Amino acid sequence: MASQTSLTEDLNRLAAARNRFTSELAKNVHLYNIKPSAGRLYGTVFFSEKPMTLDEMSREMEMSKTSMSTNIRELLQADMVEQVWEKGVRKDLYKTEDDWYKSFSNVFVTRWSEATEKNKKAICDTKTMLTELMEETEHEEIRERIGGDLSKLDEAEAYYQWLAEVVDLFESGEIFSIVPKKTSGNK
Amino acid sequence: MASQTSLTEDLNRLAAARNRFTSELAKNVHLYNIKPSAGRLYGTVFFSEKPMTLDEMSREMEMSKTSMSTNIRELLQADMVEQVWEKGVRKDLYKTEDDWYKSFSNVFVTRWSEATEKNKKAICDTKTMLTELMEETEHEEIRERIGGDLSKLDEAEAYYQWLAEVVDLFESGEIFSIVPKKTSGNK
DNA sequence: AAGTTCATTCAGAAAAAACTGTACAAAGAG
DNA sequence: CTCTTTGTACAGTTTTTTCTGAATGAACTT
Repeated sequence: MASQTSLTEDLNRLAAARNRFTSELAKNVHLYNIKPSAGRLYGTVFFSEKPMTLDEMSREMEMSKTSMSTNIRELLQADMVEQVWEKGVRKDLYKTEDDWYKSFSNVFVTRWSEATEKNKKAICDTKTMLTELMEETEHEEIRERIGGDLSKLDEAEAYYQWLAEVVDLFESGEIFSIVPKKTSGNK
Repeated sequence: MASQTSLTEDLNRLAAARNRFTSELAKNVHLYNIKPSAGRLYGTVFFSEKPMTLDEMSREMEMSKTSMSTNIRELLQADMVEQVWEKGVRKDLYKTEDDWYKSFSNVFVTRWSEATEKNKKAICDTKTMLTELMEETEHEEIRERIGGDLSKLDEAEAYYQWLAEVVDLFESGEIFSIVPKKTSGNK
């Protein structure tokens, strides 16, 4: 008995469904400091039934292999994707980390703690520069401005101090005892 | 008695100190979905002794007034900057929100909850599309793939559900009872 | 060793984003 | 009402980012 529905038609619908998700993901990954095209690549690998080679990604995404290489490395560094080994397969194989808590929380923590550290450092440097100038200058108006700047920076510093502790909450996994992981519905 | 230090020299040092902070800020604000140049503008207004007009910003940053207008609106929408009124002044005046917890937490919450909502929506849509296809297709191989996709999406959905609750923690201010605000040193 | 098969490097092309000047409209002053 | 002053829209330019194909070299095969 022949099929009622066309296979290619159904494959198209499958692709369209997957694309709905992947496109949205691509639009939002910049918050994790990842480029849209790397986000699309993530989606592609995510839906793949088995680990993918660079050539397969290239064909699937209709983009150059060079881009696949570049983007997969970005995902690899962010720990969102991992390399897997299969006996007899020479090409590099990649799959996405199954655990979204791991992959996304991790990249979040990494990027934000970097940024927070750098900002704290910058505030510290600025304060040092200002304090030195404060001691050396003889112009009252300069001293006044420095005073104002220093107290503004204190406010900012306090915020970043707080933010650093918040990031720690995620890094240590303590956050999960406050907001528990959700177990996915049909497991 | 004449000054030992040159005024312009000291002003330069002041500017350099401020710039150390502003430049770093500009490099990192993309995590809040704000462009570097808007970040630099924020820094400029932040250090200003008094509220600034678009023309002043333009002069200070050596950029076009058009850009100031565009960027200040971005900051305004993110609630990082507010418009203030002074009697007799026709030009629009802007200052930064003093409370960094307010301005930065707020923009964080806004951008992340938007992103989370959109992703959750996308997952929901994708699941609907897949479920419909599941019911209508007659190809076993398609059904198998859909099955796999659905369980992968469950995992992702659980993560976003969790993330939404985390964002709520910030939105409600509950986070401050877990990680208390730091009071700035010399207040 | 010679010949493949890969991934990656690099320089240039293509695309996207940021920035600017002109033009215009709204609001205020005389 | 006319003449300024001020903010913004828009089109075009500049700058930055992303993408690609050819070249390279490493690793594997025979």
